[in-house]
Amino acid sequence: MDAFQRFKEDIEAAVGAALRELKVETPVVLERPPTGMGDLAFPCFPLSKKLRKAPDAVAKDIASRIEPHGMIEKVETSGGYVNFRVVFESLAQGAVESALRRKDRYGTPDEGKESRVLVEHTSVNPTGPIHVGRARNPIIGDTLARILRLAGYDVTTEFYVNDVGRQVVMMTWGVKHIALEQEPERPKDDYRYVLHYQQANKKLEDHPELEKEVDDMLYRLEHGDPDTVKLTKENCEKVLAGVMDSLRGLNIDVDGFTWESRFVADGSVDRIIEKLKKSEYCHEQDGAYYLELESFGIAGRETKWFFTRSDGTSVYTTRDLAYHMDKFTRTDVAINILGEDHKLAMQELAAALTIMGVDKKPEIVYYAFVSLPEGKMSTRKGLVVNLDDLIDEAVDRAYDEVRKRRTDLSEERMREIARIVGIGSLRYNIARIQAEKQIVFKWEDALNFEGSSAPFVQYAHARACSILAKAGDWTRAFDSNQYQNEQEKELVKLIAGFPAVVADCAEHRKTHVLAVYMQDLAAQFNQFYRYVPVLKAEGDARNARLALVEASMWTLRNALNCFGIKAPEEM
RNA sequence: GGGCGCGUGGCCUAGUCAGGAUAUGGCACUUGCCUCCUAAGCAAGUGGUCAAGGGUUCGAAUCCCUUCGCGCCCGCCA
Repeated sequence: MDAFQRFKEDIEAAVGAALRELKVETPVVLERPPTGMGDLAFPCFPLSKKLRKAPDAVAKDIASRIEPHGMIEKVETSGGYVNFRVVFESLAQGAVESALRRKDRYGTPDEGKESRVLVEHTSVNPTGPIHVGRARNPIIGDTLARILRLAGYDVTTEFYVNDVGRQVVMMTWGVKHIALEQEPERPKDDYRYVLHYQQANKKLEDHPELEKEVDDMLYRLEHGDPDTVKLTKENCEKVLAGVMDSLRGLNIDVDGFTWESRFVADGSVDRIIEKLKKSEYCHEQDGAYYLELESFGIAGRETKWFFTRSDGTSVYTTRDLAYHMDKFTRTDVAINILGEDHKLAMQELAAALTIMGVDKKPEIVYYAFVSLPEGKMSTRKGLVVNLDDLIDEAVDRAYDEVRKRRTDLSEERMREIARIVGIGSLRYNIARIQAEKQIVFKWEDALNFEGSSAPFVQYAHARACSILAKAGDWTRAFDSNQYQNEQEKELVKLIAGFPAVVADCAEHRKTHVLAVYMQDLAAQFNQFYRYVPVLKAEGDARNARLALVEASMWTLRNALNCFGIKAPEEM
């Protein structure tokens, strides 16, 4: 168990015992007091009423029953709070040693979690390149998966490929029947095929009589015509390869792909349809079947959820239902990263799972859309920023910054650092914001390299590496009594808090909380760097400070790694 | 019409789940700091009716109600 957790549990036990003596029952909720008032606090206001005593008197009463022991150095009261001070030397010894020993696993609990977690993210339609609006999904998904891994879960990531439905047929029809008159923006299949897709849409608008050809193709696809299935899948694969290529540019990959068509082909969709038809919620209208979901909390003009069309074929969410039932045979926890436009569909899916007798439900992380200052991103209106363009721009801007600062590096090294900094900057600027908040994409925010940004953290890491590189030989055994000034102590406390932050983010499926922590840690390291000499210190103090620098380095690096951001040793 | 989410200094943002001590950081702006481990840094300053109103409470950015603004959704599309 990490040192800070021991401190917390010591307090919880002591306060719990005191409360039993006072014959009151209340959960022991601790909070962080303002600086200078201890390390954890127990507010007594809720107890004030129960005991009919002033909060401060309650606090004094509780404090009088607790003797410093274990990780508790001091118990004080102030204005209705019982404030606890940690035994700093124990905390420091425990946390810094742990970071030096666990290295890139610092932040992981000693005992791993048993549960398997499947994070489904991205899952964009394979009909064209990925744009910035949609890129929020892989960034949140990949970051969350990395946090969960560090928190000790057995994590798999997956991309669900929508290779069924009208859009992919439209694209395939376009590839087959339309010759491109313009060059794609980039020599990549996702850019090439999206032109076929767009032109197919246009052609059908102008020539509605061709609609039947597309309908026929859709029919053949849904009824498993081998040639159509093969052709469609090949096209999707090509576009998908282009999309994944873009994502790898952001240091994002997935462990596997699941193709939607699989659930049509293997009969699982049909079995689900047959079972749903027998449900008491099922009704039929013009040959199409739906569930009446009003009793499942679905509100609005329409509470019917159609799970078949009148020709008997399935709709998207029906196939998604099959996918989720398949998921739950492979995982304990399913987490989906989805745009907020999927909320209703997921409510319907959850209701359908209940009706199917499945007691598990996917957990959904919803994110709001990224828009441009000019308005909503729209491929039709040409109002999009493609992810590839954003990456290129970020790396170019970062390259200019590197050049400005470093004249001693090789061209190759500068390019390498620019890539690390530029991409880190992008990822951080998405992951640092609560998923449910809308983002208006602005170049100056996305390419901000100072203040609250990835380069700020990367810079702190590079500084730590620089010190360690110049340190020569030093012994990893250190004495935590050497940490005497405030900058060192604050830094130690932040490092000690890292495992708890990782656990909290993992538990609540949040990425932005870790972003805030990482920023604080880097800021504190920079203060330490400014005020506390390391290499010029002597003897035990030098040794202890080097240990602290290395612990900082691992913590910064592990936090950056959670965001898929590389930690350069120089920049 | 109904459902869901968001609203915190000029701009971005933490805190909201679990009410509690002086509302967190950043950008921008003003001003200092490189004979000292990388100034992508550090320090100081200006700037707030926590959308508005009401309620609950000893205490509300946080909980409840109403209103306003923005986003998303309410298809036999995906």
